[in-house]
Amino acid sequence: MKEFCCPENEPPESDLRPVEGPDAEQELAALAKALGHPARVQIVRFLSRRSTCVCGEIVDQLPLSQSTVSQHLKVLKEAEIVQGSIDGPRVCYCLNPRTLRRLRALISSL
Amino acid sequence: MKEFCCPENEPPESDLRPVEGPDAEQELAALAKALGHPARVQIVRFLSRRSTCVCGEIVDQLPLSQSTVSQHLKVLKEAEIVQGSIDGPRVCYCLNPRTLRRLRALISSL
DNA sequence: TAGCCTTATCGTTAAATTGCGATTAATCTT
DNA sequence: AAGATTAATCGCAATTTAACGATAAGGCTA
Repeated sequence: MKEFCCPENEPPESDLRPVEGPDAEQELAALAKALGHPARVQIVRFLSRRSTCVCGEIVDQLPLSQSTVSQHLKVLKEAEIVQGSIDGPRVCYCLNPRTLRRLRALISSL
Repeated sequence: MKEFCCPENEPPESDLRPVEGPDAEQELAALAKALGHPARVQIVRFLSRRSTCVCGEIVDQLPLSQSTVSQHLKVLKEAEIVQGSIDGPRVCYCLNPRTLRRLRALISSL
């Protein structure tokens, strides 16, 4: 199982962006919107449980068609909540810890 | 300015609900969806800055019509992120600290 | 190379969301 | 009681989202 897409053991670099102001509000709205669907929360939780690359198995976890899951993954990727890297014919997905830290910071400041 | 709708100085009661599992995922998705719009994040931030009841002024803060803002407030109320109480002809809004704590807990566990 | 496996994309349909003006409802003021 | 003020609701149009099957694209494997 390749893990090159999972920066799990890197030390967290500091994030100097402000947690308030128009940009931060826009950012929080976009992240929340991406998480605002049960299937996408389930995907994130599944990746969180594994804490490693996951290739393929995501479709099996959800009562949705492959194309629908792919769409949800696209939404999460565009929000940079999830990152995927190609591994032969498969794609490995994992969480983007930087974005999750950012999300926690934005939510905490509410 | 009445403040009976703002339980700001109450000690936080403990929340024993689990942060994982299907119910928690549903809950997080619903909360995230409610926050998944820039106008609604702006409303929450505005209420957060004030940390007290705000009667009416919310419409003035946003470049949206009164009816649209009222709709967004309804979404936030249904998600229990915001609570409103009637004060004569006005309605006082404030954040629901219990829900915000819950949201932070759910996000933190991702 | 020919098929097989995995994932993304396309096209479509149904449903939900967003935004507004107009209206209603409730309360206050005079 | 009459009018003014505030906020919710209604009705509508435009846009976006969600879901699916079908198809395409890319890389293995025999």
